[in-house]
Amino acid sequence: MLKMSKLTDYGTLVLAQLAKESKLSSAHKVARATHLGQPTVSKLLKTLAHAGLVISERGAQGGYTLARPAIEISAAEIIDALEGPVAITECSSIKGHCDLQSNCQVATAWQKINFGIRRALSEVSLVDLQTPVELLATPNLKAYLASPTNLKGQQ
Amino acid sequence: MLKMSKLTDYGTLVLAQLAKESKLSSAHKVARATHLGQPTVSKLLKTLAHAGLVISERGAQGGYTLARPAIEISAAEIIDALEGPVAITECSSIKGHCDLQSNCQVATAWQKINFGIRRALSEVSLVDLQTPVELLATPNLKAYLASPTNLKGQQ
DNA sequence: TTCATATAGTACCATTTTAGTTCTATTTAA
DNA sequence: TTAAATAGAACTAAAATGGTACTATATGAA
Ligand code: SF4
Ligand code: SF4
Repeated sequence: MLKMSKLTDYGTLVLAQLAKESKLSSAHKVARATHLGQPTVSKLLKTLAHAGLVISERGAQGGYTLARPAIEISAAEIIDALEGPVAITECSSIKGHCDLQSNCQVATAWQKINFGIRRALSEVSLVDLQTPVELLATPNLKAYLASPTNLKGQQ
Repeated sequence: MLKMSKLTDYGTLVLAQLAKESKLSSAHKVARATHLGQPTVSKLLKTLAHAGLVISERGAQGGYTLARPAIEISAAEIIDALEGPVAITECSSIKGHCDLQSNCQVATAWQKINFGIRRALSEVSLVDLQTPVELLATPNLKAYLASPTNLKGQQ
């Protein structure tokens, strides 16, 4: 599986929709365009606003807009905002703790693989997400495995 | 998060342990070496046997051994066996279905990203995963700070 | 002023997923 | 015959997830 949560996925949809608008767009409007539920879109936009990826304007005629140009928002940042830092294993996150680590043969390798994936995702922008052309060269995870550096908590 | 399940993670530990043994190893023995619970290890080995990654021998003096050399077992296969094919979004999996897909701007991009990750994981072998514990050094903060992929504001 | 529109923040809940255990049946070496 | 071991299924508690609901607050316009 290695799946991201549905809400994170939907968050990218919401952001991609905002990227298509030049001015403020309400949650209701975004919901209609994306075919998502309005309460769900609201919840996502609140979280994204809190993370600083979108800017909100309250009151009548209020709404949301991207805080930065779409080219400057990465997939990794979106995931960070909506479900926390990429961490394929517990010990790949700086907050994570695993009792087995002192005895674990595979921890370092997974941490490096995690870094490779994280880095690849940081090089994908919101523009790339909504423009499905050639993108994302295959991450060379072997190169990361060869590195002597322990990259736990690289976020 | 983008995390794999704990059981999949543990599965790599179990396989790494088997790779260190030349002959049959019982679930109990693997559990002792990995510090995992014996019933959990048994469950994992049953699944791995079903997937064809390990071979089992029943009866007294029975146990498990890798079905192939460790170099020929990939991380992607291990994930496939224990939690199904890598699928970061619902629509990235052949079996998956998402009602939004006909209207979704980001589906194609995520599918390609999924393919890139999957492919990268298929190039990592069980041998690559087996990193000596001694390499678990203090986090190298200098390397982190010097990294061109320095990511802002994460915990 | 008053009101409709809109976000902010929190709490809640049903469902699903996950991690782990338990139990019975079967196989095999000694 | 028996102890050691896997096979397979069912079960359960806990956690995560997806979605909803509710109150409070802000703002533009009639
Ligand atoms: S230490 Fe080993 S078992 Fe624990 S989270 Fe890391 S990789 Fe998984
Ligand atoms: S179609 Fe869009 S919303 Fe549905 S799973 Fe794929 S990326 Fe996610």
